[in-house]
Amino acid sequence: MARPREFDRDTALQRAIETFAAHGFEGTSTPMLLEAMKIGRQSLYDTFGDKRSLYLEALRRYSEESTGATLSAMFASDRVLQGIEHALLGFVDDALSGAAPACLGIHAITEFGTSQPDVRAVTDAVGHRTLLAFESRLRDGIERGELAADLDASAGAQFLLATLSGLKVAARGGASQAALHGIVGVALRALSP
Amino acid sequence: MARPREFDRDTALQRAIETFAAHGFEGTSTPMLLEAMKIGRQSLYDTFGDKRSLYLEALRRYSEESTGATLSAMFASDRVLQGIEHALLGFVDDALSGAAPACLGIHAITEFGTSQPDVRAVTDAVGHRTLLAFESRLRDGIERGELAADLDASAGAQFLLATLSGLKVAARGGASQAALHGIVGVALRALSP
DNA sequence: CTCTTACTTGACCAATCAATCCATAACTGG
DNA sequence: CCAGTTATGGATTGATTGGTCAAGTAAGAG
Repeated sequence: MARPREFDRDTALQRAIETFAAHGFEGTSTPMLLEAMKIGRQSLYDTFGDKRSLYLEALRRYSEESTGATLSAMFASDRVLQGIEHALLGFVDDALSGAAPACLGIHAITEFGTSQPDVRAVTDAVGHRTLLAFESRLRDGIERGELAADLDASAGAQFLLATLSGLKVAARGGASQAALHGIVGVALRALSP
Repeated sequence: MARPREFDRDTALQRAIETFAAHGFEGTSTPMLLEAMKIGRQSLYDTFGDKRSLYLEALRRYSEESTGATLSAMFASDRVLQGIEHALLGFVDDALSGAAPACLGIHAITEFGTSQPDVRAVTDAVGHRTLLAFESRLRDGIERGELAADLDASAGAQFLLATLSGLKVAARGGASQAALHGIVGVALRALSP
């Protein structure tokens, strides 16, 4: 081996995630990335390839962490409805505390839609995974009588994913904590028995 | 007077709206605009100012038309719940038919958040207007017994706006018509008595 | 202690960006 | 028909874009 790199790859990637989430792929220039990541130009290209590769890696990592956090929040609670509430509110609190002010996944969808296969592969995968987890949890809740018996679990899962997206857009647009909590409260009515 | 312009200002603006909605502000270059709008470079700058002015005018006009269509769809039906259903599905059908494949308003929020006052002024205004209309309609429905008596109209309005945003994101991400209709169906459960 | 590896720094590249200038064309009021 | 005015099209601007090249240097391996 030889000279080790002077920066931490993971923290640099984390900073890239924040920058891309805030300004999108097209709105982020390489100088912006260099300043945010606090690394030199050549280090970026050596370590992450080109700008697009870095974006895809950032999107993949963000998606993994974000869905992981959401789903583990949902499964952490014994009561199904409360778990879903925590899953939805988890992002809200992060957004308002400034920890994760914007969602890179939502930004990727609105920026590229379905036009770029490699981006879509990531957004589709995270959507699919989230839907399966939501649906499974909804089925449990229906069986246990904690949720409405006539609820369609598949449609319900899709509804929850859309609600999460709507929450993220609202938060990005400057909605207050009260407004976001109110949204969650009404959304849960759709599932309740 | 003198030489009249050879293009129609409104149709050129409409094409700019589609281009900005598809690629965002940063992702749209002036050559892309010229080709989509089918006008010359100088015509663009003479007629619309610079790129940013054109974007703001496009955003304003899109917002006006889009909220107008949504709200008139809602008020067109006598039954409150059905009106809300039509309002939510109106965009869905437009999106799937390719008439309005993407929402410029959502794109503006995800791209800029609250960082640019002139953009935010537009997104805030359309949000406010939509919320007021939703809330008023929800109150009517509650009074008439068509909606749940214990529903918070203000929170319900915010919920509907978030649901609409979620639908638009889902449609942009490639969701099927069945999935989008399913989302609307579940969402309406939250309002029903 | 030296050799080798590879990270860092800064200069540099062609291409593209948004925007402007200018000459020409086209229309209208007189 | 002419004069005044405005639109159009092409050339061009300086700045910025993403990406590369090359020289210098730090650090582990033998």
